[in-house]
Amino acid sequence: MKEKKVENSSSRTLKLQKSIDKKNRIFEATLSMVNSGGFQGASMSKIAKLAEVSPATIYLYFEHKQDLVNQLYFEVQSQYAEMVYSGYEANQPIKKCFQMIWEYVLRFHREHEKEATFLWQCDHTNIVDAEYKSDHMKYNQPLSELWRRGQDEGIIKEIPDTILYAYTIYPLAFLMRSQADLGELDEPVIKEAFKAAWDSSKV
Amino acid sequence: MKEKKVENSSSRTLKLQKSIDKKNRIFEATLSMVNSGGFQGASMSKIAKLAEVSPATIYLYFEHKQDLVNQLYFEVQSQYAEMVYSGYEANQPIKKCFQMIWEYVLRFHREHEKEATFLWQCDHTNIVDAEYKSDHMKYNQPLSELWRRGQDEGIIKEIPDTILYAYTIYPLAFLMRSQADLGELDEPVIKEAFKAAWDSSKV
Amino acid sequence: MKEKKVENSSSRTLKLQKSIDKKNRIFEATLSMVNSGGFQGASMSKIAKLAEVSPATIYLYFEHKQDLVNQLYFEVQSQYAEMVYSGYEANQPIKKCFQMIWEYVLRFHREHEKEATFLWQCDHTNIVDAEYKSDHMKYNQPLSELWRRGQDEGIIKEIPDTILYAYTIYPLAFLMRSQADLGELDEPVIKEAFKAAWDSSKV
Amino acid sequence: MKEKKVENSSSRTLKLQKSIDKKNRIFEATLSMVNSGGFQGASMSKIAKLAEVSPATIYLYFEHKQDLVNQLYFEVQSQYAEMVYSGYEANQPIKKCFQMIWEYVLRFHREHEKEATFLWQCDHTNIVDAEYKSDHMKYNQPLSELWRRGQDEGIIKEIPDTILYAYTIYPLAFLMRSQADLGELDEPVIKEAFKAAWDSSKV
DNA sequence: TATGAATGAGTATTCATTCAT
DNA sequence: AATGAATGAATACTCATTCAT
Repeated sequence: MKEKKVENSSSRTLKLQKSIDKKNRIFEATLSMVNSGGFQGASMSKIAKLAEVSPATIYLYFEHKQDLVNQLYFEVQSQYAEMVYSGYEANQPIKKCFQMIWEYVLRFHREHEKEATFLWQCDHTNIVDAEYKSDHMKYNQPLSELWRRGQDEGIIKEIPDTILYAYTIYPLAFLMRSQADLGELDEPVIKEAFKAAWDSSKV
Repeated sequence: MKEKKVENSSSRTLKLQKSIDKKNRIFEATLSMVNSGGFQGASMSKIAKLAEVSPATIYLYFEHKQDLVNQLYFEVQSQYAEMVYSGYEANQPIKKCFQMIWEYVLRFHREHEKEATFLWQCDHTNIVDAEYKSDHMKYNQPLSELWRRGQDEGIIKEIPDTILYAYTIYPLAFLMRSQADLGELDEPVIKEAFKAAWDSSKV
Repeated sequence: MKEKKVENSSSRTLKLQKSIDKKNRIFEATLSMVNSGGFQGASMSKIAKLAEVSPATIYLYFEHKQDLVNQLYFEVQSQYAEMVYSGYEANQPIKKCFQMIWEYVLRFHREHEKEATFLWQCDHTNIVDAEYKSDHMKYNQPLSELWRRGQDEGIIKEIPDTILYAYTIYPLAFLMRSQADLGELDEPVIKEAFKAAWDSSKV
Repeated sequence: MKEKKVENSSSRTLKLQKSIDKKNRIFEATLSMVNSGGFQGASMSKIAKLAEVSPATIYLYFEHKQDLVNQLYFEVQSQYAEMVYSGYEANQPIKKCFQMIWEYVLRFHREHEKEATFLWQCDHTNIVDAEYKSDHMKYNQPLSELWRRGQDEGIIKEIPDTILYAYTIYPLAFLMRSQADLGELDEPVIKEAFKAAWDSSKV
C-alpha cells in the first residue's frame, strides 16, 4: 500500500514536472516562431513540431491559439517585471533610483533579447487581445511610486506617468532595434541615452 | 462632332482615372485591413471585397501581396514626409524650427490616424520587406539638418540622430496610442510633451 | 482480458490498414483522374472527392501533387515489372522465352488497362519528374539478359536494346490504343503481331 | 473611285496578310508553350504574351483554347503529310518506296523537332479532342497504297495496316526520344533501325 | 495525459474568357 | 480587327482545430 502511494505521489510529481516542462516548451516554441515570422508565421503545427509535442497536446494546455499567445504575453510581462524590479532598492535618492530601474530595463533588453522582441511585437500590434495588454504603468508600479516621490520633492516634472514613460523608458526599445546605426550600444552611448531620459523627466 | 471628341477624350481620361481610383481603393482597403487585423487578417479576398474588386484584379496592379504592402508603405511614408515637411520653414531659430516639425508630426498622427497606425505597425513588424524600410532619418532629412545646425550653435546635444529621434519624435506615436490614459491630448498635455522632447535634446 | 488485448491489437492493425487503404484510394483516384483528363484535369480537390477524403488529407501522405504522381508512377511501374516477370522462366529456348515475356506484357495491357494507360501517359509527357522515369530497359532487365543470350547464340540481331525494344515491345501499347481499328485483339491478330515483333529482332 | 478600290484591296490584302501572320504567331506560340509545359503550362495569357497579341485577340481567331489546340494539331498533321509525301515517288520497287517514306518520316522528326514533339504529345494524351485525332493511316494514304501493292506482289505481310504501322513507322518516334541512349542517331544505327522495320513487315 | 490522423474552411495566386472601347 | 482591363471560378496548398484511441 505504502509503496504504491509513494509511487503514485512521485509519479504524479513527475507528471506535473513533465507537464510544466511541456507547457514551457510550448511557450518557448511560440516565442521563437512569433519572433521570426510574426503571428502569421507561427502556425500551431510548426509550434508543435518545434516543441516536440503533438498539435493536439497544445490544446490540453491552451484553449486556442489566441489563448496561447495571450498567456505567453502575460508570462513574459511577468518575467520583465521580475527582472526589472526584483533587485530594485527604493530607499535611495531619486536620480539613483531612476537610473537603477532604467539600467535594469536596458539589461532586460540585452539579456532577454528574445523576450524583449516578443513584447515589442505584441505591444505594437494586436496579436494579443486588448484585455491582456494592461497599461504599461501597471507592471511598472515601483517606477510610478518613484515618480510620485520625485514630484513631491520637486525633482520630477508634474506630468502624467504615461508621458514620463514615453520619454524615458519607451525609447530604449527603439534604441535596441537601431543597433545597426549605433553599433553595439557601448558605455558612452548609454550614458548619453540615459542623460536624455533624465533630462526629459527632471524639472 | 467636337463635342463627341471631347466626350471621347474625357472618357479616356475617365478610364485612366478609374484605374488610379481602383488602385487607390485597393490601397485604402489594405490599409484598413492591416490596421484592424495585421498582415494575417488582411487576406487578399477580404481586401478585394472591401475595395469592391475581384481578387484577380488586385494582381493587375500588384505583383503579389508583399508587393502591395510594400508599395502601400512607400506611399504612406511619402504622405508622412509631405505632410511634415511641406510647410516647414528652415530659416527660423532652432527651437522654433524644431517645434514646427514636432507639431507637424503630431498633426500627422491626429489627422491621418489610419496612416499613422499603419506606419506604426509596419515599423514594428516584418510585414514590409527590409529594403523598403528606409532608416527613419532618411525621410526626416530636414530634421537631421536642423540638429546639425543646433549642434553647431551649441544648443543641441552632440549625440547621434538616432538617439535624438528616439527621445523626441518616437515617443509621440506612443502617446497617441495611449489616449485612453490621457484623454484627448489637449493643449496643456501637448505643451508638457513638447517640453519633455525639447529638454531631452537641448544641451 | 485476453480477448480485450486481442481486440486492441486487431483494432490497431485495422487502424494501420485503414491508412494504407486510404493511400491506395488516393492512388486509385489519381490514376483515374490522370487517365481521363491528364495532369491538368487531375486537380487535388477532384482527386480528394473521388477518393472520399479531404484535400488536406492527401498532404498527410504526399508532400505535394508532383510527389503524389511520382510515387504513383513508381508504384505502377513496379506492378508492371511484377506482372511481366514474376512468372517468367529463363531456362527455355530464346524464342519461347521472348514469347513468354511478350505475352505477359500483352496481358498486363489487357488486364491492367488503367495502369497501362497511365504508364503510357507518363512515358510520353512531363507529368512525372525526370529522375523517376528510369530508362525502360532498367525494369526490363530479364529481357535485356535474354537478348544478350540470343545475340551470343546468333539468333538475335546485334543492335542496341533500345532499338530492339522499340520494335518489339513498344508497338504493343500502340496496338492496344488502336482497338477501334482492330476490334478486340483476337488470337490471329495477336499471332501476326507477335510474328512482326519476332521478325524485326531475329537475325 | 479606282484609287480608293486599289487602296482598299491592297489594304485588305495587307490586313489579311497581317491576320494570317497573327494567326501563325499564335500557332507558333502555342506549339512552344505546349512543348515546354504541356497543356497545363500553356495558358492563354502566356501564349498571348509570346505571340505578342492581346489575350482577347486569340478569341478572334479561335473559339476557345480547345479549338486553338485542335486546329494547331490539324495544321501540324498537314505539315507532316506534306513533308513526308510531297517528294514521294510511287513508281519504284516496293522496298525502295518504303525506304523513301521511312526516311522522310525520319527527316520530319529531325528537321521539325518541335512539330514532331507536339504531335507526339497530342497522340499520347487527350489534349486534342478525339474527333480531330484521325486515325494515323488516314494521312498516310500513300503508305497504305504501297502496302496494298506490296501485298499483291507477295512481298508484304497480309496483316492490317495498323499493325504494319505499329511495327515500322511508330517506333521511329520512340527512337528519336531515346537519343540519350543511342547518341546522335548516326548512319549505322539508322540502317539497323530500318532493317528492323523492314523485317517486321516483309513476308 | 497525450497523440497521429483527419478535415472544412481558408490562403495566395492563376486561369480561360468577356467586355467596353 | 484589336485590345487592356476585368473577373468568377478554379488551382495547389495550409491552418486551427477535433477526434478516436
